[in-house]
Amino acid sequence: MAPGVDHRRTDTRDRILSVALGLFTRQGYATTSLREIADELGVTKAALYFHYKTKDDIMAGILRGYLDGLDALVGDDAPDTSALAGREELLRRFAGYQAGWGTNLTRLIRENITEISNLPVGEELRTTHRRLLDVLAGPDPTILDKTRARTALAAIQTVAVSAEHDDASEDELRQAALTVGLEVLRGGR
Amino acid sequence: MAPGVDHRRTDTRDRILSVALGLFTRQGYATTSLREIADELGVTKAALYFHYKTKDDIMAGILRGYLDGLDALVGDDAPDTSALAGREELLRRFAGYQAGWGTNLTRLIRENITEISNLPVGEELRTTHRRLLDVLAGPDPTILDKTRARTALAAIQTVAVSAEHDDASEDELRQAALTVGLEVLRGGR
DNA sequence: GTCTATATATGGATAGAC
DNA sequence: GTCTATCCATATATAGAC
Repeated sequence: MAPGVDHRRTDTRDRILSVALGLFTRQGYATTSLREIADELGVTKAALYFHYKTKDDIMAGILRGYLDGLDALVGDDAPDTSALAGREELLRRFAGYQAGWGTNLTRLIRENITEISNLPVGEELRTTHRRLLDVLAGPDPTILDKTRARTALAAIQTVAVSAEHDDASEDELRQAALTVGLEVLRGGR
Repeated sequence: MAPGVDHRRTDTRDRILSVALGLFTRQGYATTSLREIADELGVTKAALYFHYKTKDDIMAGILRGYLDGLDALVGDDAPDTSALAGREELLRRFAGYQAGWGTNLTRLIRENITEISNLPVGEELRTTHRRLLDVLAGPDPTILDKTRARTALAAIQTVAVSAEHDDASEDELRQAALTVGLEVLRGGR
């Protein structure tokens, strides 16, 4: 990077997403007003509109990066999921990926899925999530296999809730969630 | 019941809850307006206010019955959950209870938990849910035990989502969900 | 019990100055 | 890039007639 550049300069554009993520998660997307976001950021509503065209665009901006990474997870570099070991590896990667994005994002999606579904990015999310589910269920899955895949993902996501209510460290919770997720995936075997 | 009473007379009061449950689930609580509820019911907004004091009261009305039953589930008649068999039985009862209320209610709670938390009934729900979690985790639970309890409940609730996306019958899905839930509860044992 | 009409607040979004 | 001021739509809720 060139000398003389102020590295501490954090784009307002990114700070908006960060503040919005917190508020959307705590209060809900529909309930959170742009005024609240602006206030917490120390600017006015009008300033937000310079960076994002609509409120929906802010939500889309939050989900964009997460979704692209998730797409990559089930993309070409994905492990061979025809065998159980490959599916276990995919679940491990998913757990790591979720950890990287933090619990807020998991809760944001889960607790605002109705509103997200109405956005263009919501359709993408649905598609990618379904693919993840399909590969985790393995080839020619029974209803039981599909339920196990769904539950394995749910196990990983328990962290987003337990992190707030339990006294254990987030790291321990993630470890436990992955263990249970893998147990589920293996099923009766 | 006394003769001459019109048994077909379904109280508007109850029909409001039924219509509201559908709309709140499909569109989200915050996004659904009282006008939409009134329209689908064939009355005006003002009529709703004769039966319920506020919009929040409608939501509370929906949750009331569900919550009382859930309370009973973990109340005095609950099985002895100090042994695994008792906890398995409790999970079976929970699964049956959820089935009785239908998938909409599960989704309503899950996807509007942020807004529900702000209501008085939300605090009750939290408390009861926590008790359910505690008894399912068994005595002196490890982090792993707690995670298994959480995941077992999540397994049961997968039906609310899969019923919309999978092609299997709801009955088959509930059967599978219970099987997986029990597997999770048993854990490594 | 349900209606019409309205009070009142707040939301998202835009125009135009600086 | 951020501000002040404002437009406009829609929301919850109430008053009072029928």
